[in-house]
Amino acid sequence: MLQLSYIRQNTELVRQKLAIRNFKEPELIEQLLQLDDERKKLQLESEQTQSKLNTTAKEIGQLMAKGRKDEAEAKKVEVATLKSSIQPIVDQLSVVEKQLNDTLLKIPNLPSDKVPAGKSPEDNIVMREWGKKPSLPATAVPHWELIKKYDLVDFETGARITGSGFPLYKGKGAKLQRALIQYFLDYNIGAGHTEYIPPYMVNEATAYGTGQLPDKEGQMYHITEDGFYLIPTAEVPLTNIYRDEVLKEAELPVKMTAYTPCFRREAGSFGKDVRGLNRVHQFDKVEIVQLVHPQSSYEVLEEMVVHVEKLLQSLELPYRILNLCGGDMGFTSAMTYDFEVYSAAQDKWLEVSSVSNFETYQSNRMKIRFKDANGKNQLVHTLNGSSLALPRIVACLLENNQTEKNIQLPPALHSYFGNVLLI
RNA sequence: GGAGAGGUGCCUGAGUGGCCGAAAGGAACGGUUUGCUAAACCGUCGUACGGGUUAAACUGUACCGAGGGUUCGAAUCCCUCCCUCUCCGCCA
Repeated sequence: MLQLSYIRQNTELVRQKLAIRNFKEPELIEQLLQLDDERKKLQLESEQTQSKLNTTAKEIGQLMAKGRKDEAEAKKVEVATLKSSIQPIVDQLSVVEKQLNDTLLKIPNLPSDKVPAGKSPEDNIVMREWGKKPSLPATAVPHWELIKKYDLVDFETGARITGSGFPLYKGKGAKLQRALIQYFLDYNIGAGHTEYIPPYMVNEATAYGTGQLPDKEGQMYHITEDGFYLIPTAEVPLTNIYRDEVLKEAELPVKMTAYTPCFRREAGSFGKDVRGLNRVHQFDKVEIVQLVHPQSSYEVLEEMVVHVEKLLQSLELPYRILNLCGGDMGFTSAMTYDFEVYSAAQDKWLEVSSVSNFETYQSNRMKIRFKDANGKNQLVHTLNGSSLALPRIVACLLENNQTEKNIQLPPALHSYFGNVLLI
C-alpha cells in the first residue's frame, strides 16, 4: 500500500497519478486524509490520558510500599475515572484505524512517470519486437491439435480427474515441461538468483503482503478449512520470505527464483481464447523476484527485461514487449512490461511474462526494510517477473516449430530434452 | 492424532506482579591502542505511530508468538489460538 505520509505530503501529485491509472474512486484520498486527521486527534487524546494513568498507577505502587493505604485508595478512584473516560476514545480510535487501513488498501499503486495514460490494452505501447514470424507449412495446425497428434497433453482426462483447465501432461509433453523448468531455473541461477522451493499454499497475511488480498480474492483457490490460499504465482511466497525483515544495505539486491505450479480461478474468463494451453487453472511457471535499493529499482527493471528477452531469444520465439498503460496495469504495480510471444498457428500474441516494479507498495505492506547509511530504516523496492510461464511457451514452441512430420526444438533445449526432435 | 516442554531484542539467555523496553554474554558498527592480524579498552547498538524542532535535542504511547481477560499496575497470573521442539502413534 501507499505510505500515508507520502499521500499527505504530495496529495495533488497522488491525485494526478491515480488519474493516469484511470482510478475510479479519487474521493478516497480526501477520505483518507480526514480519517488520518481524526486518528491523530484521537491518538493524542488517548495517549495523554494513558500517560496520566500510567504515572498514577506508579504512584499507587509507591504509596502501597510505604503503607499509605488511604492515599493509595484515593488514587485508585482517580484511575477508575480516567479509565472510564479513555475507553470511548480508544474504541473510536480503533474504529478509525480500521477504516483508515481499509481505505488505504483500496488505493492502487501510483504509476511511474514512464507509464502511458490509458484505459485498456489498446493503449499499451509496443516497445520493441524481436524475431521473424515463421512461415508454416500448409498443413500447420494450432497447438491443441499438435498436442493430440503427438499425445502430449490430455485435457479430457485432466478434466475428469479434476475439472476443465487442469491439464494432464503426458510422455514427451511432461518431459518438455520438466526440461523447460530446469532450463529456466538454471538460467536464473546463472544470473545470480538463489533458488527456492516455497510452499504452494499461503496464509492470509502472506496473501495480503504481496497484494493478492484484498484486491484479487476471487482469483485464488481458497482452502477455507485451514485458511490457506493456493498460490497464483511464486511471487507471493518468495517476496514474503523477507516479510518484517530489516536488511543490511549491503545485502541488497536480494535475488530469488523459484519454480512453482500456479493456480488461478480466472473467474469470468471462460469463452474466448481459452482453447488448449492458452488459459488454464493450473500451470507451471518459473519466477524471479528482487528486493533492491530504491535508487536502483528502475535500472533493475530494465535489467530484468533484458534477462527475460535473452531467454526468449534463446528459445527462438518471436516476441514483443509492451509498456502497459495505467489502466491495464495490475493494482500493485508502478510500472509493468508485458512479454508476448507470437503463436504462429493461431496468429496471436500470447502473454508469457510480466515484469513489474512495485516500488514500496508491497514492501510497505510487508515491512521489508533496509538500514541505510544514516542508520535509518527505509522500505526496499520489490520487483518480479516471470521467466517464464510455461503453457503458452509450449504452445508457441509446438506451433512455430512444426514441420510436416515432427516438431523441432531450439538448440538451447537440446541438452535438457535429450534430443533434437520432439515427436 | 496422543503426551510433555517451550516461544523474550541480530543471536544465546536472565527475568514469575511495580525499581523491566527489558540483566548478562556474544555478534555487528564507530573509536582508542597496535608494525600487521589478533587481543584489550571506550562508546553505539529494537520497532511503529504521535507530540516537539528548520533539523536535532527532548518527549508520549504501544509492542517480550497472536488475541482476549484479571489487576491501580502484566514479559510475569488466567483463557483461547498459532508456532517450534522431544517422545509415541500413523503415514509418503
